[in-house]
Amino acid sequence: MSDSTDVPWLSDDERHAWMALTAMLMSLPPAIDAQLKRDAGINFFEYQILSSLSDAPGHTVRMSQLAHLAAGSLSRLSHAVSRLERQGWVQRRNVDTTEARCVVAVLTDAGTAMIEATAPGHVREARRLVFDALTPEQVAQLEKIGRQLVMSAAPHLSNCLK
Amino acid sequence: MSDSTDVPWLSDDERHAWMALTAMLMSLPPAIDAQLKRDAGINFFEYQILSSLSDAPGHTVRMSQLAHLAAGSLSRLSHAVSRLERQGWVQRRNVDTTEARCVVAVLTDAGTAMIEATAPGHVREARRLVFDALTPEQVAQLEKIGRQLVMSAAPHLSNCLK
DNA sequence: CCAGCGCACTTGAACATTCAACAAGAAGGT
DNA sequence: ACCTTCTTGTTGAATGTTCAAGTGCGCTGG
Repeated sequence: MSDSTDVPWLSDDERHAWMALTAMLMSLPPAIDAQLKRDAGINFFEYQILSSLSDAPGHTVRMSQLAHLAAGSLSRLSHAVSRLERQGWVQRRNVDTTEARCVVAVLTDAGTAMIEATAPGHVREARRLVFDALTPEQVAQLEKIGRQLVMSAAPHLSNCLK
Repeated sequence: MSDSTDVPWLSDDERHAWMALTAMLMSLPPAIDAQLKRDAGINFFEYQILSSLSDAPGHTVRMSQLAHLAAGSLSRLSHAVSRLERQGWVQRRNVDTTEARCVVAVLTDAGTAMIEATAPGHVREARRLVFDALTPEQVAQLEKIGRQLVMSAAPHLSNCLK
């Protein structure tokens, strides 16, 4: 009845850490989005789609794989790719092999130009928001902590971190 | 031309840390939301509103202050409070003092019951997702890192961490 | 006193995300 | 061959968030 899963209250240290964590979860994504929205008219999720495509051989990735890489649901991805397609940055194609139900997304030349123009500003913002604010030691700690939390919150994503 | 703000690329260590961080930013909020949605029909933002109200003297907080505590825009808060009002958990009131333009939100009895019923499950999930996955030392590191990142991404919020 | 400005908050429309339903190809058993 | 079931992906409606006005109070300078 009073085993460990039934004694839920947090210690002071834990409460303070929880507050810092949640504040970070609420403030960092909007900050990242703001720069991308302002400078490139896309959000972070769309950036990750374009970026994953641009890293892939042939600038081509299957939808289901792309959903993993961008860490979103297939439905969310499908809507987002539709938006990117409307801008001319991505194209959907049916693979001509045996697997007829598979769809791949391909980065267009315009999309390549777009992501290459956008990346430096995004990286600069990442540096400003995160790396300028932390010591190298903290960066290492953050990576470890991040991996472990992803493992507990979304195990299926942790392979993408490699 | 090549001063430090113009050399934007990340080192390998930084890139790995960035990937772990973003994966965490994308996976933790949905995991927290999922539990609250399933067990209480609210999202994390609404939980924080109710929880902040329940911690406040008189179960009463001004809208603008509440927006800070819940780490959202005033507009987002206003919409969210409208939803909570529709459920009977919160009431808006004009303060009867001199400041006629100020609005406060008050937690109702139903709202109090609701948040008290919901808190244990939420805390249990916080423990499962975060504290069970980290050492006490990492929890301390996370708090420090979180504070510093909030400071750089949303300075106006860092006072709420105290 | 009143004109102008800023603050606190609300509102509605545009936009993004989730959710549940659907379509259609593959795979496996009978 | 046929039925079932799983996987892959799309779609539209419901929900939530952002963005750009808009309202109304209070303050300050002329």
